[in-house]
Amino acid sequence: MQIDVDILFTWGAVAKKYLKDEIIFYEDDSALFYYQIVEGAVKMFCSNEDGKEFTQGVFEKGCSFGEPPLFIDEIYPCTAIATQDSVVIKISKDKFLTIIAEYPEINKSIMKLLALRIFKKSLTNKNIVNQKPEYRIHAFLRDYKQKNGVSDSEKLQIPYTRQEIADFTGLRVETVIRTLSLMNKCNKVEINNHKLFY
Amino acid sequence: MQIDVDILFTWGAVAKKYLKDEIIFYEDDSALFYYQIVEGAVKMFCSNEDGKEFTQGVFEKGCSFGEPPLFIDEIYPCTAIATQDSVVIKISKDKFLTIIAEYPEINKSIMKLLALRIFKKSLTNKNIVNQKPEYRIHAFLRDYKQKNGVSDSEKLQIPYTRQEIADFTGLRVETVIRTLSLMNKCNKVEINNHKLFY
DNA sequence: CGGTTCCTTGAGGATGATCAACGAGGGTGG
DNA sequence: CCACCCTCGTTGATCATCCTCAAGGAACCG
Repeated sequence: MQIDVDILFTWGAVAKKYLKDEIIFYEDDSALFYYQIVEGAVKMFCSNEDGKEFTQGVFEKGCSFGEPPLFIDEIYPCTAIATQDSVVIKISKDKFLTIIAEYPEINKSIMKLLALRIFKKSLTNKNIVNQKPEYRIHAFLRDYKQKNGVSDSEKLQIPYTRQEIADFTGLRVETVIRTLSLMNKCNKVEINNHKLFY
Repeated sequence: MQIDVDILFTWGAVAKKYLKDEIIFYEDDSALFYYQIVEGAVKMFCSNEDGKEFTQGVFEKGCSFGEPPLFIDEIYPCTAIATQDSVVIKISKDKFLTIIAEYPEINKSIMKLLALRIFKKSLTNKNIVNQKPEYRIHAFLRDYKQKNGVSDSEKLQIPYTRQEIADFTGLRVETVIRTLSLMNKCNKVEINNHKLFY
């Protein structure tokens, strides 16, 4: 949970509903609000000229997203879209910055959040540059599992489609499918009835 | 300039010399100190199993580096190496966190710094996923130019070797060379006597 | 000069992308 | 219950391109 919802509302935040597939903000928009998810899920992604999509992150209930540009007067580097019907709290940049200045605990947690994001993005960079598909997929799965606090030994079903995994790893669907098949043969993943376990 | 040097020393920081090519910390070390460069330059990079290197960032006089893991009790995702003879100020993690809590202005500037790093890394991710070499190199050059506050119209000599550009972009030297030649033909860069201008 | 580092070129091979087609499952409406 | 549609998964063939390996040339420095 990023910022206590009561505090947000006290400072004038409003909750807004977004339907599945509705855009919350576009790449290159200027950043005017702090967003925090009450219900639902949001994906941030950017697409390049040939329409290929890259998923920069997914966010769920309790998470905030799109904060960095607020601090540096920058435009959004990616688009944010609701991947389910969602409720999102918005509060203006100024109020958000004020809250951070007023509440040391919140300040600290935002700092931690940003630090974690950098850490994760460093890893992502590293994994993507290593162009081997298996390596990229492995890193993605490991990260997903860890994010959900599941120990290495337990098997976990991965709730993403092959296309989604492709968008996370910067590969193509077919490559993901073929690589997963190979990984299945080597027992690096488990595929049952098209469902993927790791 | 990140944190005022006097403040750092007041809180017990020490300056340390590193010779060119000396390692400051290794990937997977735990993060115990805040580092800020007084003189010289530092590169952060990670390498994968086949020895290929990826440069996560370069830092110069006045810059700090390796802060994110301090906030989240994480190990370093990359190795830091002095690329020239350098002088670096070190201060313990605890003292650093105390300073941040004590000086709101410093707190703010660190927050901005982290936000900027995320922003940059998002762009890097995006550019690397777009696997076309020309695109990656272009993004790298644009970023370098912008970092140095040079307007789009001015030509700037790029002080990196082809190998270094390769390490920044996750490509191979030969690919960088061939791509730069092509870009030269289309006047997207200028090559004079092996020197690169953009 | 002699050595080192960096740049350059060519040939060949590996591999991920692309294109095209089909299969499988799930939901909906008649 | 069946027919249809839509999304997702899968497979094969072909292509484009970046990597790899090998060699040589250019610049720079003591």
